[in-house]
Amino acid sequence: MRPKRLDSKSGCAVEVTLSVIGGLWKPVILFHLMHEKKRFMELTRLLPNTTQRMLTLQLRELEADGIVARHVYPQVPPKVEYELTPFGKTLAPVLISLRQWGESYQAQRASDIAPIQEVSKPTTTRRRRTNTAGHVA
Amino acid sequence: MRPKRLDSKSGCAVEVTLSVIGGLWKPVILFHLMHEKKRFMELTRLLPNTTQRMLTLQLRELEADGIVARHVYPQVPPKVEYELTPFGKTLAPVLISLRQWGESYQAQRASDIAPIQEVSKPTTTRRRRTNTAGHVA
DNA sequence: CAGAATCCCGTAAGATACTG
DNA sequence: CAGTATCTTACGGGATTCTG
Repeated sequence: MRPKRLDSKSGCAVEVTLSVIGGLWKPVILFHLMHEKKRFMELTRLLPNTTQRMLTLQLRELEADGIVARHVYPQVPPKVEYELTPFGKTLAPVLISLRQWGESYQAQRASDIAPIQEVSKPTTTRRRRTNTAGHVA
Repeated sequence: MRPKRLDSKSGCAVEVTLSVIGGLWKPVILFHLMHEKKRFMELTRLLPNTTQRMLTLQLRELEADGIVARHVYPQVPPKVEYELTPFGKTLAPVLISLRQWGESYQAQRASDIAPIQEVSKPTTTRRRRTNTAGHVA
């Protein structure tokens, strides 16, 4: 998805937003943090298909983007909590918008008897986003 | 980006939308097609930093997702036009939402004197999304 | 003009092990 | 518990060439 790294050229600020929320696990992370703060281990459980590494990386990016705040409690055992910043919370309507369209897309997909599948068939086998291997959550 | 391939698990339809519009060039393509239909060569000119290959691939995916329609005029030289389907046009508010937040993000970024940069410094050198190499449009 | 076919490469991301 | 460190692999994407 990923969306890869984008910059703000092409005169379209859409890409900027996508570069922030478009990470592979970020939508899900944000989705969970939207409701309440979570600590690291909770997130790993909420995203069983990712690795700690990925989770850390994505959280660090979100932190660097000013979306989430990271609170370290100097305890033993350590405790770290992540929560949305006020600015991060301004993403809510965007996420909701995305979510709604996603649902309408699913409805649309469910209703048609897959007539669109065979349009202008390519030579390479068309992989729909029905993933088999579970590298995705 | 990319966004990569996502499926609809994790109970979050946001990913579905991102899997549709999250392609590396899709936002820009959609942005241009939002206004009017374009033919292939026009799009290559509008996206100077991509290749025909990428453009074709992205367009094919959008087509398979029912977002764009592909009209082939059996002429010589050939002529192919792409336009949004009615369903594709329902993406407009989503794109606008994304665009607006992207702008507010840029404003936010511009206003702070980069104090967020050094939070919880990692060992690996933090690469911000300030791309140097121009594989991005 | 609108692609398809090939070749090639960098990096995102998975798996695993280790640590304060 | 909350991460790093390291290795490895897959595949997204670039460049180039060929064709109806």
